Amino acid sequence: MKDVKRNSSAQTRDRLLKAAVEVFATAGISGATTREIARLAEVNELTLFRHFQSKEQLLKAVVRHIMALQIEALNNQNEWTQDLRIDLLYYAHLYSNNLEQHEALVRMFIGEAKRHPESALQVTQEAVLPLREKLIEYLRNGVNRGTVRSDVDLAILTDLFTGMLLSGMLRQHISPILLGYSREQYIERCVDLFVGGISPLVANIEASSSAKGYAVK
Amino acid sequence: MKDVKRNSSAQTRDRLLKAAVEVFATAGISGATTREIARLAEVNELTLFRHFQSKEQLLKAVVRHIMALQIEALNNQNEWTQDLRIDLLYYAHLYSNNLEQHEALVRMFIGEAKRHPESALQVTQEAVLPLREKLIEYLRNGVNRGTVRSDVDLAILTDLFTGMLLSGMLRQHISPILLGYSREQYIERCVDLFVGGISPLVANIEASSSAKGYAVK
DNA sequence: TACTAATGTAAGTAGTTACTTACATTAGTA
DNA sequence: TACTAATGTAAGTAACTACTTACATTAGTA
Repeated sequence: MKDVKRNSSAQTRDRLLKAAVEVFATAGISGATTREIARLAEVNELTLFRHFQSKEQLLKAVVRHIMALQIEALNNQNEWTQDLRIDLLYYAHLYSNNLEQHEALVRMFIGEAKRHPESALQVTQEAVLPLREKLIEYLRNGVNRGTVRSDVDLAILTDLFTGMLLSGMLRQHISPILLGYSREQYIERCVDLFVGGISPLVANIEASSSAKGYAVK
Repeated sequence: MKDVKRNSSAQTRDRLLKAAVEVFATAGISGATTREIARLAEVNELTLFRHFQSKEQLLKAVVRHIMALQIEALNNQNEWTQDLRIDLLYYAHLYSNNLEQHEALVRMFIGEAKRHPESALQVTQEAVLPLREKLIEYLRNGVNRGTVRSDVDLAILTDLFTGMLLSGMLRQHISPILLGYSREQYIERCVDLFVGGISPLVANIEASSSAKGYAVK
């Protein structure tokens, strides 16, 4: 059959995609060149155009590719302990690590979201919203169980939470000395603030003041 | 004297800077062309190179230029009412409006911060850190007056707060329908969460439960 | 052995880019 | 009037860009 040849074709396609991710991430969309991508993939530039008809289509394929990886990573996900602080801390680390791992790409998409709205929409719908839905669901569960306030919009809350983590990552190019704290401290304080802000107030006092010794003035 | 001529020179320089801001913001750094900038400034491309020796130097001048404007806007700033919620809501609106006004530039700098570290550092030191210091100072004052918890790092808190606002702006290219809330709701919930998380707990109960009717389970 | 799918080589096209050189024009100034 | 600073015009350079055409090579397959 032609399986072996098809397989080799798929391999070069994969190498091209991997290289494209790298180049797009480090050079930006308009800065990335097909020459450089082909060079990095160790294939002829012509082969690039035979696999993807144009740079634009290559970009689309790249987005699909990393989204597929992302979704895969999403699916072997965590079980919750139902302890709000522990669960959110775990989620925060998972989320932050994910962001840092794809920092260059995240930066690129933020920078070019307005210039490439289709790609941005693709990323949003395939990566941002599904992950968001998971956290919303968890919080909704918390509302039912009485560990989360019932008077707040869970979508906003989720976005506030992940927003703190995202901007934390974006700020990391600034030296910790200039910032005055470490990455770990930031994440912990983020969870603290969030838990403190969404817990029903009575439970809040009990949990926080006993467990973490908050000063009650 | 030559003042008139110098003045005209300064005017074209200014037109070039304004045009450059526009083009850099909409096309990105590598996407921006000297041709387009000159065209938009309605001067000859050669004039651009006579004022700024290269595209790189033009970019530096652009950064300095917008930072100067930013700092100016910073200086005619607000008086605080010393009511935490009111003050922070005011600050949040001010900050968000500022971000939205310069959305394209903010996106560009986030996207290219790693590729142009000097420019990024310049932006950080001249725009981000000074504004941050103002809020830290306010919160420190709150700690002394007993309206803000004393056991939390104010630098982290400030960055968490502005981080929520920044990411809120970045998410605005997603339609409000997809998100499920409005810009205004987001800002208000942001302040709510923050105030709830940083207030001393007793004061928190009094203020929030009476003023906003939070359900206490 | 004859065929075929995937890749490579080489050369080139047409457009764009940052930046330059040589010379002309305009408008204030001494 | 003679001078000068700022800008303009025109033409061009050298490098790079996405993308193409025509032909050759390799390695599995029937």
